[in-house]
Amino acid sequence: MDKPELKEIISELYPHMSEASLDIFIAHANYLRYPKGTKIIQEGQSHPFFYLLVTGGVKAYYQKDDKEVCLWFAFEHEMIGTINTLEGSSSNETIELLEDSEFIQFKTEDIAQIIEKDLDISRLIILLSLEYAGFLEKRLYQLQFMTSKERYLSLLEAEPEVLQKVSLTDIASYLGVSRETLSRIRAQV
Amino acid sequence: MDKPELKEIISELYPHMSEASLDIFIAHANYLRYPKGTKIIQEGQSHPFFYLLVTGGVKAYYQKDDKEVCLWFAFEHEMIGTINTLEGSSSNETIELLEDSEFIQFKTEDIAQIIEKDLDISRLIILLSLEYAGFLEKRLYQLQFMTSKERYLSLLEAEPEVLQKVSLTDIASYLGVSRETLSRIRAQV
DNA sequence: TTGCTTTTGTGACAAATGTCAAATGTATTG
DNA sequence: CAATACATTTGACATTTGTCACAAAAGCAA
Repeated sequence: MDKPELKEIISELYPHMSEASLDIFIAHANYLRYPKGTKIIQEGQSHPFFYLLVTGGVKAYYQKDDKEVCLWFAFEHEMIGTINTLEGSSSNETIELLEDSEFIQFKTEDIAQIIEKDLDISRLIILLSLEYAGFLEKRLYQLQFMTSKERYLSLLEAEPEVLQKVSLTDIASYLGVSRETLSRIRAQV
Repeated sequence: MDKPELKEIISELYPHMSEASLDIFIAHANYLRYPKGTKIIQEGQSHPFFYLLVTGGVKAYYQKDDKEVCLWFAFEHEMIGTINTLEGSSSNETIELLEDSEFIQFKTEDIAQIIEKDLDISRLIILLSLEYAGFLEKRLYQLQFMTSKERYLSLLEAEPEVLQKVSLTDIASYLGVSRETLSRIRAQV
């Protein structure tokens, strides 16, 4: 993947950015490619990077004993990372590739310095943070308010492609129910 | 409440801000005071403001039929608002005063313009967004991962003062259980 | 294909939680 | 203080969900 192509992807995702800001941003980017199963961020590790997922897919989860609880999934052209890594402390989630994937990696520290100087990029970071907070608010609402069946139907309607790309085991933990319960919900529908 | 006092509160909360940025910020602030029970943001309304809660307390909740589900509580010297109002669209939560409270109100639009010009304030907004996202991540983790008893104990340990300030009915909905279940959990402890 | 592993689905039962109704406790107001 | 409203607790029972065990289906490598 060469830099012009990367520029296109980013400016498509965030159209308000100026050419100059895009250039600054891209100057700090690295292209990476990893196979399915790779863990790009490990629970408990400090990891001062965040990523633009170019192709492929990932899942983020907490681990406890031998169980995983999925927090989110991401696919082509999504920005990923964890709040904690943005703040510099260690992550409490693991991010693992669902399939072979390509990334653009940014060093958090570089970006922090850029924020100091470039308003355009500040706006992008604000946009991303608010987008992420909006996503979390929605998830929280679903977990507190909806029954497990409603949550499943809601996922099915809002992001049917996720059902094709992610195992039911992972989706069950994402929805906050056991595999078996999800299986029974699906049998009803 | 006069402006010098407000300046102190903000600079205590966000020590990195320069005098100049504080002044800009405060120039756009309004002092308000409302009685217990007032709803400063109503579900479904567009509400282009956010607030610094100076004294008192509030709860934020979704409403469905005749039930409320609490999302968060806030008290003295906390910043409050909703993502949706920051983005300009209508809110889907209600914010109601738990007691007589004093606020500093900021107009979202003003602040959006300030962000364009003042990097210091951009950083503050980024800080606030990340802080809020961190809070939501923690809540999500608790709801997906912990039993209701663990969630109650976690609240008791992390924010025991909330138990004094908020009704058990509201705390139950915040924890995602019925009043009765919370009552039984408390009987065990 | 065969054999092996992983994923998904089902049944039976136990545990947790919700719901409804009633009792008790606590504030508030005249 | 009494009277009333509101908040909390408790009991009985229905419903949901989790857990364990195992069966069926799908994916994968030799």
